[in-house]
Amino acid sequence: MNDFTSSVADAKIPDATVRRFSLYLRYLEDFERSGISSVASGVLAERGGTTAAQVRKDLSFLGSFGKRGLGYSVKELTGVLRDVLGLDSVWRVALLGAGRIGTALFRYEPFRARGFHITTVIDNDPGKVGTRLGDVMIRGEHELECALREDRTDLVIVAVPAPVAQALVDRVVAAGVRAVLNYAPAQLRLPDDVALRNVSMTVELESLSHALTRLRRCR
Amino acid sequence: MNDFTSSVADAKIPDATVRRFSLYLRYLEDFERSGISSVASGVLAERGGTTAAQVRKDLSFLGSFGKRGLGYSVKELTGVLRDVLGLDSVWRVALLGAGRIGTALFRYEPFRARGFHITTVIDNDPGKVGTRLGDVMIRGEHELECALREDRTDLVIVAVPAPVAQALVDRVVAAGVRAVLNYAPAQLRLPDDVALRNVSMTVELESLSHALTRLRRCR
DNA sequence: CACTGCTTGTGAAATCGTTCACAAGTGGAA
DNA sequence: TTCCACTTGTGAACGATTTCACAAGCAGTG
Repeated sequence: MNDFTSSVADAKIPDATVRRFSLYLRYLEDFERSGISSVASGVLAERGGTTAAQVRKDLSFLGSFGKRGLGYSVKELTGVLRDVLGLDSVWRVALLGAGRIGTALFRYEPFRARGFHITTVIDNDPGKVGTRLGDVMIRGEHELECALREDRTDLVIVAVPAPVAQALVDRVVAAGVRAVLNYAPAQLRLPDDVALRNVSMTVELESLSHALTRLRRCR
Repeated sequence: MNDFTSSVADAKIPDATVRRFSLYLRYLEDFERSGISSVASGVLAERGGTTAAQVRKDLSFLGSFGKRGLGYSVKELTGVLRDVLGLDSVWRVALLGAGRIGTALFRYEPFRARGFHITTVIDNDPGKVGTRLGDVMIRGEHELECALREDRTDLVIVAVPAPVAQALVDRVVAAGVRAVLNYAPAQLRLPDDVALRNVSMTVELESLSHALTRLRRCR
């Protein structure tokens, strides 16, 4: 762990920790903008809704470069987190589905700001194919493989209806893409060496609804 | 646990389990449509990407009403899950922010189908106030409390820029709302008796980016 | 230097969630 | 009835994550 050769840890980092890294980074960027140069675990914890011990444990996966008595250098920590999250590369993203969700995702600026460039948009509606979404031409489903290769796509965002999703993703994987962000309400099956994250619009809402119901019943 | 008085468990159910309930319910509704009347844990597991033991353990939080040798009644299980997830009530939802994300969420049909009715839309852009989003009139920020009360809002979806979010949510909580679904990239502070779920568009993407980086470095 | 106040890094303990393994229940067939 | 194939429900083992507790390190002061 006390690896001084490079900034990035090689060991497996728990998923929960990686997700918190995203949050920490957000706060650190705020701090950087405010001109704060150093930050203690307790401060980050308060901002992120966890505990100081949690923050320190998380950061310890990256090596130990905090200064005892002082905290962490905002600048250094920002750099390390960007590095470990892979935010220094530009990732080439293909968006499958230019419906409501797809369009909203396409227009969501923070993606681009973080280095995720949507260079391909695919939709199977003939009325949409050939039109533009922002600066990207919408291409038909049959051009999928071709488009992925041409644009050297790293990552695919799935925003098509559930029934179509699996078939499309199979083709995407066959074309060599190794990361999928799935917004379709379907459980996708993929090989182990492909990274998958599911985002379900309804799951969070329903978990809230469950919490509300419990609150109601208690009083 | 072996509570035969009613269908709903009173004990605290792990959050991870509740989220899986949403998924199980989705699959069960598929099965129901296909006319399948009974389902074994293994089948649900395969569909949902977990294990049979996990499914049974999850469902055991709701009591035990599977039939050994047969599995679970699709109809009964659907009912129990809908009940525990609170999907039999209609929830009155207010949407804060009618920007890109807000609009996409408003138009997302599965919400309505699940009993989440967006009855209030608030935005502080004077150009939007007074116009309609679907069948709902967009109201100004100053009308917030008034609107929440009039519409007897149960739940609020926050889709405003991060800097505004906390102040708005404070008012929402003061007005008596007990559940918040937050799409703003900000960590909200709320009292303990208010349920909060954060959805971050970038966190999942960044966790994928991390995974991709790791994959890259390994070969 | 010694002392003080503050903060990290980290083993160890505690907590939480998942998987295992198997007794017990079910329906159907003989 | 007995046997068989199947499946649930659940204690116990396991594994992962979070929290605790504290030694060790740093900067500033006298």
